[in-house]
Parts: sequence; structure tokens; C-alpha cells
Amino acid sequence: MRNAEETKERILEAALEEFSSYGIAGARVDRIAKNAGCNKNLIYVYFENKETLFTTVLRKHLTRVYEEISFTPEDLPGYAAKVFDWAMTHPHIVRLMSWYSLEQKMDNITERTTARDKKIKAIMEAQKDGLVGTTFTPGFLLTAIMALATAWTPTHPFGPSHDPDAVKIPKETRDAIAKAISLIAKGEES
Amino acid sequence: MRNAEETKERILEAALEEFSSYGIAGARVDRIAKNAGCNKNLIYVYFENKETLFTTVLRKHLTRVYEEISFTPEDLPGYAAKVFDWAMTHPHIVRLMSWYSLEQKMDNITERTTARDKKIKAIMEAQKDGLVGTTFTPGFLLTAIMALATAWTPTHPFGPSHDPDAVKIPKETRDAIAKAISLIAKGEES
DNA sequence: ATGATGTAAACAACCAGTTAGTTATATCCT
DNA sequence: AGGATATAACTAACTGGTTGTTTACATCAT
Repeated sequence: MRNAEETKERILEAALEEFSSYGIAGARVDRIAKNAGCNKNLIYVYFENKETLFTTVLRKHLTRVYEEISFTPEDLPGYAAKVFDWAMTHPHIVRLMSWYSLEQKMDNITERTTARDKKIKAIMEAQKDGLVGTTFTPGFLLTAIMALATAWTPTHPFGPSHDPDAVKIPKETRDAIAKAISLIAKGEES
Repeated sequence: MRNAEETKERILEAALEEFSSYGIAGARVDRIAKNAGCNKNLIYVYFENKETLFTTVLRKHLTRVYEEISFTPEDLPGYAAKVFDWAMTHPHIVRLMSWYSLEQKMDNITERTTARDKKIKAIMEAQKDGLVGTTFTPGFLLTAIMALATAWTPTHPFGPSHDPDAVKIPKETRDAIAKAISLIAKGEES
């Protein structure tokens, strides 16, 4: 019963649930402690603040995502499908990212920007090699992929509420997204 | 100085700013009263409480949007461009919608669902008339349009942070979005 | 003078963060 | 081995400030 690492993990789990549901401002430290089955003070011992607890949770899951989802510039539709699958199976983390981008004070997490730069460069090279069309810029393509892949997440402002039936048939939606990205990545003329 | 309608309006203005910046949980009623230049109690006299004040602000601007942006099922790229322009010039309201979809207790505003149903039906008819391709369902097309059109908003989790240069050249981004929607709406085969 | 409009103060609940103290467990000494 | 001791893990209770909401009172227009 007296295991610091285990309690830290329980706190992080409860914090994910709490922050995902209520955001930073809406989250309650007492509730996190209760759901983690530990004393409130331990949260302040192991993690500095409410805010650093949040960023700790976010960073932890973000790095896990970067490891799980490999970027394939030569197969952008497949990448979009992978991101879609991940977003649909990990709605908590998508919510976490949404909260962060709204409540943020504009200090970006370094991991994200470096990961983004890598992808941009990879798309540029794929374009040079003729694997991806040059109708759109790498930045546009990447943003379009992420926007489409996460659009059907329960949290999205224009998501399931605009396409309620899609939630029941995720496979069809995934294929449609891949298809759409395929069209954009080729970028044929009209 | 003694004009109820005027003070109501000042409260709604200050509330928009406050809720857009901090969300429902993060917003402070004292700050709204201060920025509206009125007594805190008036907020409770004219609007029930914090939450109904929020929904009042949201509803007000949503109906305005529905009036301003006309839906053109025969020209989906043009509609996407219009939505993009609106999103870029009204970031507060986009943020308001984002907050709402995150903090929501899943009770949808009726105006939104009816407006959505109308658009879906319009796209269906456009497909029957051969004005829009049938590769994708109307719900998918509508969601894709909204997702792409709002993806470069400052608040989007994968927005400007994934495509920083796009913010400086909104016209190019708008045209790229229209082009992308054009490709999807045609839905040519590979 | 009466209802609409506005003000100041208070209130009760809440909440992030702290303090002081307790228990378990590992380490050291003999 | 076994008792003293130090330390890591944990707890209960408190603090000081904040916050949504209410109450009691003042002032203006008609």
C-alpha cells in the first residue's frame, strides 16, 4: 500500500479523467484526490500545481501518441485513417488537447512543434519525389489531415452533431476520410 | 444613463469577451460587471445566472451567423470560403462554440440541429440534381466543410500551430480550402 | 408614489494550497 | 537478530482568498 510510483500513477489517471471532463478551470483538486484514493496533499507533493499536473498528464499522453502513430508521408490517407482510429478510441486525450488549446497562454509544448516541423519536412520531400501532389502546401495538407481526422470526435464543435449517423459506422467514416485525403493529396486539376 | 436595454447590451458585450477568453467555468461574473460598467446584481436581474447568460450570448450570435452566411449547396467551395472568412474575422464566437461543445451537458441548441437538417437535405437534393458528387454522404461533406473552414482558427487544437505561415496569408488559405472542398465535392475516382 | 433601474454590502459555499502531525518501512548499530 | 533511528509515504484539519448569488437600500422617471 505504500508505493509512491503507484499513487503517482493513480493520481495521473484520475487527473486525466477530471481534466478531460472539466478542463483546467473546471477541474477540482479534491475530486482528483478522492478518485485517486489518496490525500489531496500528495498531489502537491508529487506535482507542483494544478496546472503542472495538467501539463504533466497532457505531455505523458502526447509522447505516447507520437510513439504509437508513425507518420507516413508517402501514405497520407493511411495516416489520416490511423489518426481517426486513434481519436475515436481516445476521446479523453482529444478533449485534453482541446481544453489546452482553449485555456492556453500561448506557450507551446516543444514536443509538438518539433514533431510538426518533422512532418512538414517529410511532406516536402514526398512532394519532391512525386509521391504527393504539389497543389497544396505541406502545412495545409497536414492541418487538413488533422482537422478531418478529428472532426468526428464527440467534442468537436461541428462533429457528430453535424453527422450523427457517422458515429455508428466508424469504418465507413474512416474510409471516407482516407478517400478525401487521397483526393486532396493528389490535387488533380478541375 | 438609465437605460435597461443599453445596459443589457453592455453586459452581453462584456460577457462575450469574458466567456470567449475563459469559458464558462473560468469566467468571472465580477469581471463581466466591471467591464460592462454596471453593478454585478444587474446581471442577475436581467439574466438568470452565469450559465443562462452564457447561452444567451451564444444563441444571440449563432442566430446572427445563420442570417449572415447563406448556405449554397450548389457551390460548396464558395460556402466553405464564406465560413472560413467568417471564422477568421469572428474568432470570439468560434471560441464560444468550442467552449460550449466542451463544457456542454449534451443538450443541443435546437436552432443548430434544425439548421443542420436543412443543409443536409439541401446537399441531398444537389446530389440528385448532379450538382454535387455522390462519393460522400451529405453529412460527411457538411462536417468536412465545417472542419476545414474552421481549422485555421487560433483556437483549433491542430490549427495555426500546424501551419503557422497560413495565418499571414488568409487569402491563399481560403482559396486552398475552396479548392480542397471542390475536389471532395466532385469526388472523382482514383 | 410607484415601479423600473441601479448600488453597496454581505453571505455562504467553495477551493487551491499549506501545516503539522502520523504511520509504515528501510537502515544502522550493537 | 532486534531495537533505535531516520526517512519516505501518507493523513486530517486548516487558511485565506475567491466566487456565484442574494438582500436591503437608494434614486430616477413618469
